[in-house]
Amino acid sequence: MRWTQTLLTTLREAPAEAEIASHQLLLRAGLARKLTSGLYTFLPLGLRALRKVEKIVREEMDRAGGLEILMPALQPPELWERSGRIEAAADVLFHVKDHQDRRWILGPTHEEVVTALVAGEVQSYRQLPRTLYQIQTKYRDEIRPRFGLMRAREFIMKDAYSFDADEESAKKSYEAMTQAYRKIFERVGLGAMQVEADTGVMGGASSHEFCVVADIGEGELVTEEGGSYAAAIEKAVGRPAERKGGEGKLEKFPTPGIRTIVDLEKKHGVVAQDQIKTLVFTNGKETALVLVRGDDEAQEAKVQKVLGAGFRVAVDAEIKAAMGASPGSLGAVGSTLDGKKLLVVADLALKGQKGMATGANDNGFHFKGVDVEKDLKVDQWVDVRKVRDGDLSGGGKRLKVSRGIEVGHAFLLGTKYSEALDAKFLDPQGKQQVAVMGCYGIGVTRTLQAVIEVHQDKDGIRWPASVAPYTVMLVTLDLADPAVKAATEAVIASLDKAGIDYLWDDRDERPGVKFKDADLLGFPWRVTIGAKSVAKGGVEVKCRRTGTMEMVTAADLGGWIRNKLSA
RNA sequence: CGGGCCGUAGCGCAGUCUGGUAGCGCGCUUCCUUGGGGUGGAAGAGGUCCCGGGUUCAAAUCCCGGCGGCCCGACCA
Repeated sequence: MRWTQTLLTTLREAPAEAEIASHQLLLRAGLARKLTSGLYTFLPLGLRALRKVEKIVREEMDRAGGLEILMPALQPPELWERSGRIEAAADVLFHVKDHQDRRWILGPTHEEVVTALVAGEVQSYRQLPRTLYQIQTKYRDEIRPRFGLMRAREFIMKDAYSFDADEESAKKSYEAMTQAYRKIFERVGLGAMQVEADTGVMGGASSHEFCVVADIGEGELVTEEGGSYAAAIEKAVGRPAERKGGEGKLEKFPTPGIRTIVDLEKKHGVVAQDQIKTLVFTNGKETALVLVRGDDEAQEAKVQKVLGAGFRVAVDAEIKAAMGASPGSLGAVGSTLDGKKLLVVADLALKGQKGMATGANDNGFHFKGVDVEKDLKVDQWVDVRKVRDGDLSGGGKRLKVSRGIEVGHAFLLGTKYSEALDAKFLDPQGKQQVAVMGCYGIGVTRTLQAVIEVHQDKDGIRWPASVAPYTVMLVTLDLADPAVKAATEAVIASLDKAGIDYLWDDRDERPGVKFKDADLLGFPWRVTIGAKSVAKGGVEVKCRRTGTMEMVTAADLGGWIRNKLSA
């Protein structure tokens, strides 16, 4: 392809809206353009890269036994009512109305549709297992679209769904898919980590996220130094550093004006880890207290798992009404909770602790010398704390908290959807059974941007060859020179013969402009043809990744690059 | 939804405080120049100053109300 015949405009400066490197490069390198927040048009160059990612995804899905299908993006709400998710997923659903005022849903994911499909198609255990997948545009009414393609209202997802006759078999399908995922991310040049994850609104038995470690990542993940444990922060379990607290007698003491953990530490010398943080959660009807150590944070996903999905942090007015005191003076000392209908959940790190301090449910007063097990009214002991950097793992190793981009997610779903949508079959005994499901997503467009985020430097993108829009940037200088023209023709013939794709920068621009743009676009190899190189009897090949340069004869170029690609 | 910043040419921005001619750089068009890391010059094209209302002789600028964008948090591929 000739530059002068495609639609490609590079930007010297990044649009102000783009904050992170990959988003800026996406726009600067002419890969995509924004229509409006969270909606992007792929330009020819960006689409080529996207197609290459899709091709790799397809190849690995097929290799793992996946069957490609294509489902409608438009879905009837009745299906979502049957699965119960019309409520649970309400905030991400886009609704549209047709000419008769009937409502439709723009699919954010396809568990309902695919399960309904399988319910109709699969009648016998002989037809199982099956894994169906598609690569398709999804719609989610994101609270906050962000970072270009990272979190968009409309994005391309590869979603796969496995259907098995039993748990055992479902685990095998799950393993096959996660293995394919590892292969896919490796092939596109991403060192994605597989981490244990929370199942969230999807439901189900177990789940793994695939994360690319990056500072701009929106999620947090926990890894064990020198060990194999890896989990998403919502799910991760760790042990905080041992507390050196002493004992003491339960005693109420005045703490006028103290509202925070930090205040109590500063003004009364009670260090944060000797305090009990009392958080109030509500679902509008019921209220619950969540207790964590003063230096810990509650992990909301864990809290919701214990209390139920509808629970959220209560606002001040709700707290006052339920507790009779304001935030900063709350506590769960049994005697102060009389007559209050509250479920009290305490974090495991508090178990057995003595000599702690907590609010007295009386503004301006706290208790000290609290023996957690004796003095507090605790209904449930569970892990609800958020892991912190430096915590210890079960095996006693140090835990590290990093940021990550979630590029893929796998769920072992069980029978939640197959039961709701009647995906049943007859087993060898002629008995009716419910299919066991798994679902697996890869954010294809997000993956593309993650590749850019990971593979870039100050000059631009450094595409891995597997997904680069073109393998070669052919830069012709001295366009009018007949020898250069002949060499260019020879190079093109050689590349064509070797089946290597290239973009020919045939613009009448100065060398500096072309070199800068070649670096910005970042294809794996830049081939420069000018009077100088021709005089030396060849063309100059520069590797974008390493910066090394070599002279290669025009006729040999295709074979030379083919060689490098397979090396 | 809460908190912060911002809407002026395709992009990056100044001008707004202190009301009066709409500007700069990049990009774009034409010509000359230059020719291995964003050459230099000349002449041009391009604007509902986010929208609506108000104040005023006069509004990009002041006031009121909307809308939109970006960032931080809860949610997710």
